[in-house]
Amino acid sequence: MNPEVSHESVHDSGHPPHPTIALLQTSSLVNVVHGELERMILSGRLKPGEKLTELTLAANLGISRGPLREAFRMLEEAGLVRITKNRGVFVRDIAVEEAVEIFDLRAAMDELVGRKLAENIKPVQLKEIRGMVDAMEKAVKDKDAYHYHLLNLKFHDRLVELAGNSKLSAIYRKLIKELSLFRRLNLEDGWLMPISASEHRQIVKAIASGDANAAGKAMFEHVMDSKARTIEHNLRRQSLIQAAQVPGKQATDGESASVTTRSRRAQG
Amino acid sequence: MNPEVSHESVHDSGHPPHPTIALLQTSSLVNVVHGELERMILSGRLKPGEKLTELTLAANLGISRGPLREAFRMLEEAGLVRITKNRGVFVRDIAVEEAVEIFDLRAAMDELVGRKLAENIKPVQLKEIRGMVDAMEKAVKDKDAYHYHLLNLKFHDRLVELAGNSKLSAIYRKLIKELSLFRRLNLEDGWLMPISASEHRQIVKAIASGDANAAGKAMFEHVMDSKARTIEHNLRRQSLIQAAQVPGKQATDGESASVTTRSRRAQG
DNA sequence: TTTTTGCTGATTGTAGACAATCCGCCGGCA
DNA sequence: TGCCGGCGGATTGTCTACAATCAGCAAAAA
Repeated sequence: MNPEVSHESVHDSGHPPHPTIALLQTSSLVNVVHGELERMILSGRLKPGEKLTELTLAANLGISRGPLREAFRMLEEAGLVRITKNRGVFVRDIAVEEAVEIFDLRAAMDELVGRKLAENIKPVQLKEIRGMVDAMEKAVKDKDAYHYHLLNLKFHDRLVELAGNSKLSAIYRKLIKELSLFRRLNLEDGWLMPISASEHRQIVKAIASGDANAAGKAMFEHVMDSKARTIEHNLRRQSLIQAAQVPGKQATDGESASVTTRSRRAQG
Repeated sequence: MNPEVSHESVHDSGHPPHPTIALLQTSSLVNVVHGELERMILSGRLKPGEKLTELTLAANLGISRGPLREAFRMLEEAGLVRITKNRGVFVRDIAVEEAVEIFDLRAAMDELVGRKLAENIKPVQLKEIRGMVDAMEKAVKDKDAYHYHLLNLKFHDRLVELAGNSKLSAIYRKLIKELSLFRRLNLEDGWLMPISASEHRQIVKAIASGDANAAGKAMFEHVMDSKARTIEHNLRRQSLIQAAQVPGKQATDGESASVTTRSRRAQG
């Protein structure tokens, strides 16, 4: 009769069960589907603006519409899809203005991160992020832009995590996910070759020095620079597209069936 | 055939229809229920830790479990409830540590807000927020702590809004909502009499002066002070509770039926 | 008395069915 | 030719039914 304390501490006595069992205990179809859809969206397999038809998706995933709809609601709240009543679910498309807003926010958050790290970081952690910067510089030498991109994501994510504010981490990750919907960003046609590599070195240096102001400023400006580069890159690409509008491209998109078949393969 | 542009600009030609009709067009049961539950949670009618039984709630709201579950998923993603598989949905309870994290985040965001406002605010807007500060000082004179509390919420919300970053506004509001679950905060047993009133005047002054650094700092420290006051207040209340643990209180809580009957009235 | 084991009612997870709405097409008409 | 109104297929919104799981109790065993 006291619902506030009657849970917890019932099942978690001693060893956690088999990992598979634990998975079944914690995740329902909704969770699995939510994760799967998120992956498909972030990987670009589901493109911004694309419609997600319930019946089709449910059939491909081998589930009924109920759990799928619940997953949709979660994705909507996370800003990854847009739901319009009686019309359906669409992968969200981020406009330039919104991308700018997100960058500004990120800058402020990262400034906070820089400050906190300068004050609190431990030697082991410092060594860890130095290693990441090394790896990034190696990727630059190898001209492996995609690998650099991944390392860059991980670097910033780790920095935020090390700041020790889990709420901050959660929101930061959400912003990154949304930002990846800024459609021209994660298309396969080549990543920005990193002009920003040296800035990372400088960030780490500022953090290591313990100067909160310097570290905060380094982080802030790094993100703002990144914003400028991204927006500019985007504008250039967009004008290219508008100029060269080839009508009879490949026949892979436009029909939702393509998504259909691909997602089927992804499941099996 | 081109799902990316085939929507929008179809129905929104000219006058928006009757407000009631517009409501029916945009909001489904899920939206309504989501809003209603959010209101119930934020108002404290549903208390942190309380269990939300699907069948009961659905019956009270006069709907089936499907839309209710979808609303639950949205609330979960928003951080207002916690869903445990096979066990149910509970109003989330915010621990002190998490509240601290949220305050820290808020401080950083508000600093950004202060900066932006100092740089961009218009005379009309300045006048508006001055009016809000006046109203708050009046509430202080009247010793109307609750009214002051509402004004304070509105003041900060408006400041964030005026900063002109909608993403920032959205996240800020989400944080405020979550923070209100910090349970000892919004109990009826009396609000903190505002020690912070003068700080608002100072914030506005800094913004008006156009000094971004000063405005940012004023905002930041105001939030941090608020955090200190809130945490301290919480600790004091908690120790009081622990000391005086009266067992045979009123009989209004513990049984979800109370929630039940009230929500029925709320709907009709 | 204490612990364990099997049952029972209650609640959640998932699926399928029906109703409501929308989009596109076609024929009528100016 | 171009616009308007109604029909049909497709899709979403909601509800109901069934299966799976859990919490609590009671009886049996130690």
